[in-house]
Amino acid sequence: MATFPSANFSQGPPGESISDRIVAVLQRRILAGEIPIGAWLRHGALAEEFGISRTPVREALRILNAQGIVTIDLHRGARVNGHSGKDIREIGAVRAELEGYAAELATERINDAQLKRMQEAWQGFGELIQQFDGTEEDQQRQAQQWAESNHAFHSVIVEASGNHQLELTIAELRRRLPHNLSYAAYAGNARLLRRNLEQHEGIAAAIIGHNARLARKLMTAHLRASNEATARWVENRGSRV
Amino acid sequence: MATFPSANFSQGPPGESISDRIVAVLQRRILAGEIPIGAWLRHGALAEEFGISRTPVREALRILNAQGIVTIDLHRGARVNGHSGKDIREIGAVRAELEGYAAELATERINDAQLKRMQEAWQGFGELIQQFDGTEEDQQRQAQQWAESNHAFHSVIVEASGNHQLELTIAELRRRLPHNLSYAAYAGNARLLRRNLEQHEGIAAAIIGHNARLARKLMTAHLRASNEATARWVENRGSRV
DNA sequence: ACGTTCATAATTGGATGCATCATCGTCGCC
DNA sequence: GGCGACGATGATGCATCCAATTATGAACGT
Repeated sequence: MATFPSANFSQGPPGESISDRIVAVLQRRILAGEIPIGAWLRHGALAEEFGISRTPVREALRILNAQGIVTIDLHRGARVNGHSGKDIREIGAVRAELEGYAAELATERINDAQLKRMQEAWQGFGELIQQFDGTEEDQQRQAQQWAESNHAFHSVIVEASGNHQLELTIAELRRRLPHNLSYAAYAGNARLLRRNLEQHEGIAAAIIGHNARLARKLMTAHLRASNEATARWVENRGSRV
Repeated sequence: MATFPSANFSQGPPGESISDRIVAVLQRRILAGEIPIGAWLRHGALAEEFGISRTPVREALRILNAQGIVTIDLHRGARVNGHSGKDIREIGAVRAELEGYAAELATERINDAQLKRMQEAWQGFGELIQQFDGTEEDQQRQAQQWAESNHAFHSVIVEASGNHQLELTIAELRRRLPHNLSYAAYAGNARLLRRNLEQHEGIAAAIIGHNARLARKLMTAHLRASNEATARWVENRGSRV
């Protein structure tokens, strides 16, 4: 592990402060699972790693705290939040409602470019699933690709809703849960993946067919099912904190 | 305007940092409209007012920025965000969906104490509206009371949904819009207020009657209408920024 | 052996200092 | 008179410093 500055963090794109960049880096690491749940985030260590002082690190941790990603105990420090099955179900329920609503809006408002991206996303996913086997590493890599494809599919629909505040709110919800949770739950489970693909197909068909009500219904059901699988996986694996 | 420390901010309830308290104070002031849209929030001035250093003020402003309440321009400072009619419609649409969902859940889960609070809220509102007239100041005061009563009604339903993450998300949305907007739109408009009361009655009746689907539908419609009135008011009064 | 006490180290919270950037008025020049 | 360079001024962003709090661990007594 590098203790010297891992990159030049004291200069970057203009209009962006150092703490903004620290926030982005830590968000990514936590969401990716590089920093495990319950880990302490020390001012000193992070400052040293990035070659900066503790001040912007402190600000970054405050922001992550406001976003619900870490918890700050006064005079003790910041640690990465874990999530119980209950938390995951609650966040997922909210997300299911909002993305369902987004699908409804998107059905009316989606444009050709977005339609194309949507279809590419779930078709890429379909090709991926065809060749679903191989070694453990293959499965890990495929799960990663699945996560990206999945994200692309959902993102384009949310974007196509045309409601920017809705987009922000959903992004906020996504940020509360580490991604590796959901795709870890799916990795190596061909049945779940196939069901997922079928649901995406149904949603895409509803949107293309201009059936807004159906699109909403399917999207909500899809996310509820997907989320329930994740919540169960967390509860069984006992990796909650 | 006091330039000396307005209160003893260097000590307070344990478990809470100074910046947390600054965040709370500024949130309240901005939501109440004490600090107008577009106003600059200066480190030095705030630090002096609260009798603290600039460091916790900076952290507070960064948190408000993350919450979408202020915008920080690098090397220029933080200013209070304004909202266009479009923003208000978008936020309101999201809120209408989520509170509709909350009403649906609440219908199944609300307990007796919460039911009582809910009824008190809209009944208090009803009494208020009976005597709706008087001088301009009276109307202002009544609008203020209406805002509180309104907030109590919605809060108890959201709380009764039993989904804490949903509660957090709705609180987040509420924080994005200054309250004075919505009740300024209603102040002095007896017709709007009466319609509001009727809608609350309908929602309460649906919840009491255990009709979850209806409760949801009415709540969503209620918030959409209410929000549209606010958006129109903002657009006509031209107090957007 | 085990719990308690006290001193020490580690870490955070907040204050202060300093370099950088944006703004604004003035001066000089065309 | 108008326009651009330039320096003063004020504010921010970050680094550094100090105080307050918590964790750690050894010494001690039971």
